[in-house]
Amino acid sequence: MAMPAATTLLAWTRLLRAADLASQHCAASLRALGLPPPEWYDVLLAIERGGAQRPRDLQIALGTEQYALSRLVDRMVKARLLTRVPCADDARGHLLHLTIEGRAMRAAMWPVYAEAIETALGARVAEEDRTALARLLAPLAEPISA
Amino acid sequence: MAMPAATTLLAWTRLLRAADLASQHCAASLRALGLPPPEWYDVLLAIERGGAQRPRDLQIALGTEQYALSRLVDRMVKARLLTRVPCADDARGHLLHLTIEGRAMRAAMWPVYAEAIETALGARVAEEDRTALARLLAPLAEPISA
DNA sequence: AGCCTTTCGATGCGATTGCATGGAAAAACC
DNA sequence: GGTTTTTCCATGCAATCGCATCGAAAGGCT
Repeated sequence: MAMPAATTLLAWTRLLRAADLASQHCAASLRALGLPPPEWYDVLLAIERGGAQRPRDLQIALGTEQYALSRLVDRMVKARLLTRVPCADDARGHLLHLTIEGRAMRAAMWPVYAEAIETALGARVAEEDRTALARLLAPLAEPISA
Repeated sequence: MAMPAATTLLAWTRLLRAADLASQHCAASLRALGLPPPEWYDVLLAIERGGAQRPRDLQIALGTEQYALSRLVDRMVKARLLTRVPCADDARGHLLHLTIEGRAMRAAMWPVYAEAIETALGARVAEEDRTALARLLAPLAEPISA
């Protein structure tokens, strides 16, 4: 295998490092206030926006592994943020609904989450650079070998 | 807390998704051939390039948590890729040396690692876009709140 | 209908992570 | 030189992850 181009290696290392720093910062911000980790927010938001959904749909939307989501939901149900409701037209699955507390938790997390995003990304890259960044990252945010 | 700008949110989600897909792909490629995960490669490369180093130096260079590196080194020593050599001028620490097998392992991993990088990034973004991407990511790859 | 394949979701188990802490040597301070 | 603070690295413990696999229901096919 030939060496990837220098620009590829540079972009690779910075991409991974940047994402790691960003997500670490976000997780740390939430944790510092005793709030759940970012994945919880993503689940809560997806359901609040899209309505009750099946685990499979969330799994695809969020890009998580099947077993990871299954257990994440377990924890969130245990925390009373979500409920599993048997699915009428498919006895294998169920619909995930937000509870009142789930809705409240999402609202409580948002300011912290938003602040973290702003600190980690918004405040560090100019508006037009963020636009360019989003455009350049678009193909990479699609499943590989598609 | 105000809502971050739309461009910030878009860049945020794509950044995290892109990095996740890329690192997953890389880890999966190595695993499929029975090779160790990417972090092992990074450690092996850092030592091969920089010579024997102390855990602390690697920790900074690689951006890992202290305990994570400590245990990673444990595993690599157990796998006979690294040796811990007492440090002459500082009895607290030690120097990490590559073994012959460590050197061989890095060489064995490289083609697979390189191929994965190329597939996940090189082949999906044009040369000039990779350059732009690396430039835009530069500030984000620096520790936050610096 | 009866069988085969696919999809949905959960889970056992071993490996890894993250937090907090511990212990020991070095550095700084007085 | 003795004391306090800081740095370096390891580790106990609980939580989480990742892989593989399983059970059950759907869907397809003949």
